[in-house]
Amino acid sequence: MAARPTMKDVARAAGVSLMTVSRVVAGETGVAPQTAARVEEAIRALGYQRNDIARNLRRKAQDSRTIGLVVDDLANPFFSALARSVEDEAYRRGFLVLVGSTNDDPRRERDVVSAFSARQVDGLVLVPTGGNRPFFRAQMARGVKVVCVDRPATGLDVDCVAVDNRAGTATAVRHLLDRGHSRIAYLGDRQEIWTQRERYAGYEQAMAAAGLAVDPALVRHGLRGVPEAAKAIGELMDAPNPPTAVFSGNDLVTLGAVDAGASRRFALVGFDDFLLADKLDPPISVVSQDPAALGRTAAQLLFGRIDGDDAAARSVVLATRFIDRGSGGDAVGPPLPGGRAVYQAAE
Amino acid sequence: MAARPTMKDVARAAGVSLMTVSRVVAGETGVAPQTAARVEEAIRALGYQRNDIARNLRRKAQDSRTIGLVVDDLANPFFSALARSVEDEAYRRGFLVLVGSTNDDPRRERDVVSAFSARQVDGLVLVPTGGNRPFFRAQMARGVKVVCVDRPATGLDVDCVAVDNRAGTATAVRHLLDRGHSRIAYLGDRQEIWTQRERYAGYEQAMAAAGLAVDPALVRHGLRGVPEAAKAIGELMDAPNPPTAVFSGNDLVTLGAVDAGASRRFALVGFDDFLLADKLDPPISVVSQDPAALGRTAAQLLFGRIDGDDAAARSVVLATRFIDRGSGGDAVGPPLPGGRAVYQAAE
DNA sequence: GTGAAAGCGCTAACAG
DNA sequence: CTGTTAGCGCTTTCAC
Repeated sequence: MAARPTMKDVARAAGVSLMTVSRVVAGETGVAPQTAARVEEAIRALGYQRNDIARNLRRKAQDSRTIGLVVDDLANPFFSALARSVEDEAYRRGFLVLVGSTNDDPRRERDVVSAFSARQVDGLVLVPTGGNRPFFRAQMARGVKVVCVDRPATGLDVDCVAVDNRAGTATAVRHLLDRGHSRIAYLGDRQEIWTQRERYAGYEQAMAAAGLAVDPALVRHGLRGVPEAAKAIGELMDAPNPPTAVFSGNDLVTLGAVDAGASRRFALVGFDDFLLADKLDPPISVVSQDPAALGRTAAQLLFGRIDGDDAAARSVVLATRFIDRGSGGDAVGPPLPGGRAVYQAAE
Repeated sequence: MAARPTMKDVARAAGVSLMTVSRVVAGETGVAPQTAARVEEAIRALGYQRNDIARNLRRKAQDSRTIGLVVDDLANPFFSALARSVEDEAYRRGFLVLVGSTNDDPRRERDVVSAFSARQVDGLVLVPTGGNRPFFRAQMARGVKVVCVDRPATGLDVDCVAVDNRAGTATAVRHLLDRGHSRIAYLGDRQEIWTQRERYAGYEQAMAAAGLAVDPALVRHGLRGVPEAAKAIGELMDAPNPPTAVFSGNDLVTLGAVDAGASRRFALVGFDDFLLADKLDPPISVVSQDPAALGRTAAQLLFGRIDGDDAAARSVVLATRFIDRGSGGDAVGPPLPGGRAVYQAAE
């Protein structure tokens, strides 16, 4: 309840001028040890703590030493791992991190970024929704540095850190093709999300390279969350001519497929690794990426920009890794060695 | 690169006084529509955005509309789910959230909270490490509201939201006892963490109630992370007189046990539910708590305090739920119905 | 070494 | 309806 004491209060208590207190608090040299001691004493007695907000208002280098981190959903393990590594990089440099989730809603994204910007953030690590391009351009014109991560903001001239979603997906689909599958379903999240478009493109590309047409009946976009994905898989599998294999476009969709797979059998490969994927029966093969590395790299780029790096926008592509755990199944033939009950094609 | 335009710039551009711009920006009534329009136009032309930091410095209600959220590890799904719900509550009220992870290190906790406080946060949602009590008392004296979540800060007179760890654990251990186990191991994280002490107390209590002595050889504390936990389990099981059942004190330890369980058989019940626990073989029984509810409740309490609620400190205890999925095994007897390979006692 | 004055960008409290 | 003055808590600049 007590009002926070100010430098003025400390100055009065120590019997010196406000300016002397400022110097002591800022750790400047040129204050007599005795005076400094008196000031320190008053600071302790009053419980004074510097107001960094007022400080930054007046300082020449008008930086707030705060960055904003805007992700789709902080509760999603992928984004929280990314967030943690951004936070670590910021902590190392004495920066603070404001966080916000967008839920992939451009309106909320705008709200959040507006508020961050009004708080004078020095920069933004952004997992962009589809919209708000002109708005971001305006922010950048005002001096806010922006780095995109996970997805680029097309049409915005900023640094971006992401993985090669297309190639990663093509590899995974090729893995299914190599095991004899030809009716391969694609299930993904909303196509408005760049990663989802890229992954679908990778799927199309791998199918085309194998001389196979994509059957539109086997493609489902717009799956938000596990239950929706599970339901979609169920419908696909219950339809007349079901797929023998499924490629899932993100971790949540994969989990939905695992859910649906308990009562049905099909080969499954998904984008994004997840905890316990190796402990399932069968263990799930995935295209894995490293969210912590994405966050770390994005933060490093951002701090470089804040420190004055004004080279042309960079695009960093991190590697994906295909992890074959066996759930790719075989379209025809006996169960996998080891006798495990694989999500295996029925025909 | 361009300096951010200020109200002064807008005033000049619109040919009005600074005060008129202030009124328009604040959305106050009592400005002639024509004048307002001229100002709006200037704002648009210059890309002006209000500096909320300068604003808060002068406003009567000296609130920054920012709270700090301090957790053990933002990358941990438990804390990230909690964080998301805190953020949602803040967003609804137009508050911003600064985040920081402590890694359970009091020094980092202090660093982070200091920096938050210097930024004039109105309040703190805190998953406290063991230390820094006097420091927090000083913060509160300065008017920073504090609410603890997941763990209380003993000796600090603040609101706290947590679950009944002791009772939840006792229930789980009783479940193992009921199924005939008597050599039940306890594996947990560092005892400096309140939840871990409580859970161990629940274990002791349930054992004592069953008239069983705790065998110190079956107790391991201080397990940080999955690999350490897996290693500890391995050692326990390879020792002369191994346990037939394991209680694990948090999600990471449970995952370590699952890892170790692939090559060994023992009953297992853990604190904290986790994704895919129901999809493992056997499905893992757990004491579950709701991190989102913890975060939401803590945030609501905090905003109540910020809004002036000065009632005595409240302690909210949320329910845990024991979810029996079968991994409790039977100390003696046939595999569980359904023929699943249960982590079952060997003897 | 120390202090007085000015001002960062904004709003409160008054005038007109 | 609009403008002037003062000042939030601090740092800059320039005196002494």
